[in-house]
Amino acid sequence: MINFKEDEKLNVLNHSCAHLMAQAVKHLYPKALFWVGPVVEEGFYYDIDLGDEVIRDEDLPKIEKEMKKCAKAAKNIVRREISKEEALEMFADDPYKVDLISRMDEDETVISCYTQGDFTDLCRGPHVENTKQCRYFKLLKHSGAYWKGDKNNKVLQRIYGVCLPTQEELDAHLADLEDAKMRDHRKLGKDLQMFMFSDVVGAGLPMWLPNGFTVRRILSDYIMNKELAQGYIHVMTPSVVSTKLYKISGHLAHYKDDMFPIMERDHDEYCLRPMNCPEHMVMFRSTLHSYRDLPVRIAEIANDFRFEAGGALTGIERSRAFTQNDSHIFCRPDQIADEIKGVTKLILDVYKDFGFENYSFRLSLRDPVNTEKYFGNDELWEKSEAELREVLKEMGVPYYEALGEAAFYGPKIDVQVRSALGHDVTLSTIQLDYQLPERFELEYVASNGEKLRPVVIHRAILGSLDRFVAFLLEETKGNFPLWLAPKQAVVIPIKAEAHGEYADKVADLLAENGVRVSVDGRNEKLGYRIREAQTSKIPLEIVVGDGEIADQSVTVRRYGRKEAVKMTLDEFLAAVNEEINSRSLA
RNA sequence: GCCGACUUAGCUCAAUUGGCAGAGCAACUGAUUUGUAAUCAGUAGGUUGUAGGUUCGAUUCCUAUAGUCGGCACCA
Repeated sequence: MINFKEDEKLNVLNHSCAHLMAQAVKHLYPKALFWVGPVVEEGFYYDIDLGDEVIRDEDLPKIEKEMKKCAKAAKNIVRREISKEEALEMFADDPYKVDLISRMDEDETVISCYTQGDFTDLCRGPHVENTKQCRYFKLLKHSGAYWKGDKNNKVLQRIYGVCLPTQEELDAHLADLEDAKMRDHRKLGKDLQMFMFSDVVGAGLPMWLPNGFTVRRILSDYIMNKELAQGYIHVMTPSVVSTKLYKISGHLAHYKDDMFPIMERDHDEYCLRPMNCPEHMVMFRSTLHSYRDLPVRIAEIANDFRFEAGGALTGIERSRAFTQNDSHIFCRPDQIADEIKGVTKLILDVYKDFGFENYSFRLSLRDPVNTEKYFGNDELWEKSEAELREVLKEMGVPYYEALGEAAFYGPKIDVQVRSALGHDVTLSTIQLDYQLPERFELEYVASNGEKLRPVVIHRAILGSLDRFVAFLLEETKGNFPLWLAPKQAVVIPIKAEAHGEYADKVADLLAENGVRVSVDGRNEKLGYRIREAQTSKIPLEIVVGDGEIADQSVTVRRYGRKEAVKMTLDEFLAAVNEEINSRSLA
């Protein structure tokens, strides 16, 4: 997928196209006032104040038509440099421009603006020379967007578009966007019968169908085994808890509005847990811990519930009921670095197993200008931010830093991936927390008998199983590697009567080896049954007929391949077992 | 939650300006017994998301509501 922001030429072209759009909008809506029109990875957008008017779907073609006219007019795009005073005077009746100009640095004395025909806009540039260069564009979508990203501000009209140098490139890009929609986990999940939603069950509450549940089961077995090998212990805690717990943890004050409503009974308050950290704190506190026993790594495949805003729900990528692959590591301060390293290694190890390559580590830090919304003291924050940064540096893991992305109780290392639809989502996370140990008064006994406070590291490797399956669906296009496929093999007898018995034998043999297999002995032509197996993305299609019975063999066709391979039953079983046990990605 | 759009058979989609709701696939029945992506014929399938309203008449127009989609905001 093209990154319009990174590509220098496309960046200039799209920025110019944003101006072209603004010019067209000004022609159609003379009262329009313009905020900012930047280039983003997907193309360009412009935020516009249209007074009481709003953009509707049918308005985009009209604006496009006017843009074509403006482009055809072939006006030169002329740069002019003016002083701050001149700029303020020039845009005196435009409160948005005045806001922009007055916040510019005093020493930035040179302010530039660009003029094309009857339209002038404040802009740093650069731009293409002539409007006719912006001929091949498409307006993609529109929406409301809060001014300055603040929900208390007015909603501006935002229009998104893309511009490319030629019609061919534009067509190709639009086709790519269509292809991406085919990889949407919601479409694949429905087609492959992985999960479903129902409005009588509730928005954002997924129901896992047999195929989807099989994948989840295998994933949770997989990750728990990985964790066991790393010294984790697994527990289970209830999904409904007293609100006392979240009063102690401080979560209630922070996240009440994002939780399901509180339940009251017998003068007590309960809630559906939005996370399970506090329960693990209570569990740790229930026994006395020696410094020798640390770290204690408590892990849980835990169902959590968060009342996500309606507009945020996105299939199983963001739902209201989800399952975390969660753990809390209780350790001594001198163990922090090693523990974070261990988790980071586990993340890299797991990503390698799944063949993920497009991910990036993000060091999520506090917003330095808005520190009052975070718990704790500055010293502790700086210390823990430095600790996380140090580990990443020491391990040589490439990462970038993001201000304002920290949790309210501490900084994080997040692993970000991009979904088929371009959403930047967190898969794995590591969070350093000095707050919860304090709030729950956790202790361990030091070598001199003194009681000291441990540190907690929150971590999730697969993140939530739900989001992980969503990402897997999009990465694999629903074509799961053999070890993960909901149904791994289908045996197709050419004639049910003549070959059904042998087909059953092959299927039984596979099933005894733990392979998820069924027999398709329906009275349909072979081509029909092969087609259905292919569209269901079943990795192994095994055809048996007279020839196979004669030499006790199978003819196997892989999903997505044209050719079929004949081999003995023994060879086939050995190959299948090897492929599954090695979790091969082939 | 905010701005906009959408919701028709199990699925994917049709239905002139308001005038008898259709098709393909799937399902079911029968024939066909098949060597690698759709054998043929027939049958059944709907209070057009829900609740109101306008109208002689509403899938179509209006209001409310739910869900979904695209963004925005949010994301422990």
